[in-house]
Amino acid sequence: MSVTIKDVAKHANVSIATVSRVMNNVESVNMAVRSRVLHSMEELNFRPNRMAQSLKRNTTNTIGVIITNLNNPFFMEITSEIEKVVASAGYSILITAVGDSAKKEYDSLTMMAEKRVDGIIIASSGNNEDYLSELRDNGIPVVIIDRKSFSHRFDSVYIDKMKAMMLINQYLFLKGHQRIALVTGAKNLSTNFDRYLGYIRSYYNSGIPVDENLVCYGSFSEEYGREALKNIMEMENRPTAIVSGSVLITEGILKEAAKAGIRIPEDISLISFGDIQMSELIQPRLTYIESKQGEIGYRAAQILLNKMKNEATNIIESVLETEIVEGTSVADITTK
Amino acid sequence: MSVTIKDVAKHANVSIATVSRVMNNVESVNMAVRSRVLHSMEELNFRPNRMAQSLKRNTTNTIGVIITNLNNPFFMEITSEIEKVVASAGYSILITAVGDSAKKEYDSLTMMAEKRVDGIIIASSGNNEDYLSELRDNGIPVVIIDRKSFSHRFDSVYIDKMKAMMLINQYLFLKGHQRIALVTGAKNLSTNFDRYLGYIRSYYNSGIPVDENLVCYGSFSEEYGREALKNIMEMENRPTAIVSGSVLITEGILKEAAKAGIRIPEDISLISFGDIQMSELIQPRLTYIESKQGEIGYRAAQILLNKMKNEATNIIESVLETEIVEGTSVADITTK
DNA sequence: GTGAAAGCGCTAACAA
DNA sequence: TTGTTAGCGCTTTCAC
Repeated sequence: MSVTIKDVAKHANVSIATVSRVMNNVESVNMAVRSRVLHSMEELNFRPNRMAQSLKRNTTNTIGVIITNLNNPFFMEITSEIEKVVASAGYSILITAVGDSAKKEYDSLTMMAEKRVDGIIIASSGNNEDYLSELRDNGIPVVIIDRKSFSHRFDSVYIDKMKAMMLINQYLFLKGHQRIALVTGAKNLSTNFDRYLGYIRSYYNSGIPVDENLVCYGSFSEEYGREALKNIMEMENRPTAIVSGSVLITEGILKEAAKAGIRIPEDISLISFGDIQMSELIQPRLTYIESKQGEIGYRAAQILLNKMKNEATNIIESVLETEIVEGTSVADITTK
Repeated sequence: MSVTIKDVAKHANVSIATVSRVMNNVESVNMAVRSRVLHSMEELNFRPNRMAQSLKRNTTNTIGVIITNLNNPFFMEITSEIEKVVASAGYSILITAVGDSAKKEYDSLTMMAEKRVDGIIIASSGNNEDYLSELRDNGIPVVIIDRKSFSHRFDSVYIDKMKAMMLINQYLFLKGHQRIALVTGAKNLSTNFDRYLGYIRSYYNSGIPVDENLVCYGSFSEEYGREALKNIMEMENRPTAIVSGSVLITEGILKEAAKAGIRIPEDISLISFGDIQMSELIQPRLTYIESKQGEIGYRAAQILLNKMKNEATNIIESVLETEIVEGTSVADITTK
């Protein structure tokens, strides 16, 4: 089919070992021979077969990235950052988007294991931790992003959602809000459980009575944001503020509000995990807590590169600090 | 290292050929034997080595995707769509972002050729067409997206930028605009040359005098959009409308306008190739011509899958039709 | 129905 | 410095 070192060897009148040596810039190959071989490669248009090389070397120079959705600015930015970092280290990336299907995630992991990726960066459900741990034990470094793992300890980089949620609620309490709705993704995602914990805990700490019915689980999507806002506006004893667990949800809420003539923050306040796209052009200016996509991607890639290089055995949990960025989407309703 | 068919064979007391047969669901393997082998695989936690398989089969079940920038909604959506389509056909995707570096693009192509991807989808500079053509001749199907190729004929899917540009100018002429600035990306991108051609041609057709100084080349970025707007506002004999060649540029223009207090469309009109993010929340409502990311990705993936399956030899150029979607960012300045 | 064996394109001892 | 050779893990004839 395509040209191999054998062809090159014949053409240059050397052994395949020599060809291999020059293509790997190895040690002592006679200068004249080397240039003869290089010339033959050129002439024959030789392209090394990395599959064969990988088979021998047991390394593929590719890393796997598993996210839920490429069509989400948060993951897109993470991915973009990962790509930049690993590309400059000579790795390419194999990417899959698995939605919120644990099955797809599992299959993706299997595929990557079978294709023998050198490492995996994964943001996702948390439903395949045993499998992930098994893969790691089999020698594939794994970095988890965007959430911490409970059942096992993994290298990971994320924002402490519980802490962030507490910061948010404290902020809202200060502004006079007591009935606060939390609108977030699937209940079985650990990251949403963390938000829930932070929610409960901040109420507990402040002594304000909590109403767990105000915690709404759905999915990280615009549609759910729209739907949730509708539901909330129809509640009797309606909350005065909404905390959105994701940018997509926030965008849905804002769009629905615009459509339905609901004023933010006059009718209801809004604060979000992560800033929306084009926010500087949108009224009200969103109040949000930073989500740090860029840094998550960057660090995850760095950690993975290190693991793949050394056999560094200590586990790194990189927990990023975040702050609230004040806009105008939260009303101050203290009665003063 | 990891467990191989050899280990499984030993464990199940069969030959490696038999193991291979059961893992490939091949023909006639005695039921009892088959289940014994399956059991051994399970027990030993066997994971087929796809590198080895690929080496034999000369196919990798992975396709390469080369784009300029993952951090661009346009390409992100294309990629997302491609991923969905090919994933369901059993392929995984190897992705690289090459910015506007022809060199990086070349290296990316080389990497993909060496890793023996089964096909390539590429959106990019147009500076490596000879190389692309060579790869195709070597048996790697190639689909070009977002632009047509001049030097060679490739399978491709794109919007006819010249035609789109003509539609836009005609629309603007109707609204009374005669001095129209075109703000777009790098001059050496064929897609920008096409815009230029459409620009010129629409003027020619209508008999309105053209001023080529109003064609501004830069890069597909927010920064350039901001900069271009500043420059334009300082022109003597300022144009009455701006055509933006990319969503990122449009976003830059809008942000700069907001910052500098330039009103659109009162001070200057704006029309764009592609809609911005969150447009339904932004005033003025942008007037744009559809850019059809989703469909581009979808079709490109379909075409590639077909090429990889059959040896279908005819070349498909899929040129998508687009329309202008009217918002409120273009003023009617006819004097009636 | 099953096994032996050659070979995919490369690497890495080991010899020379 | 260079060549010979034995694999890496799999597929696939060809016998039996």
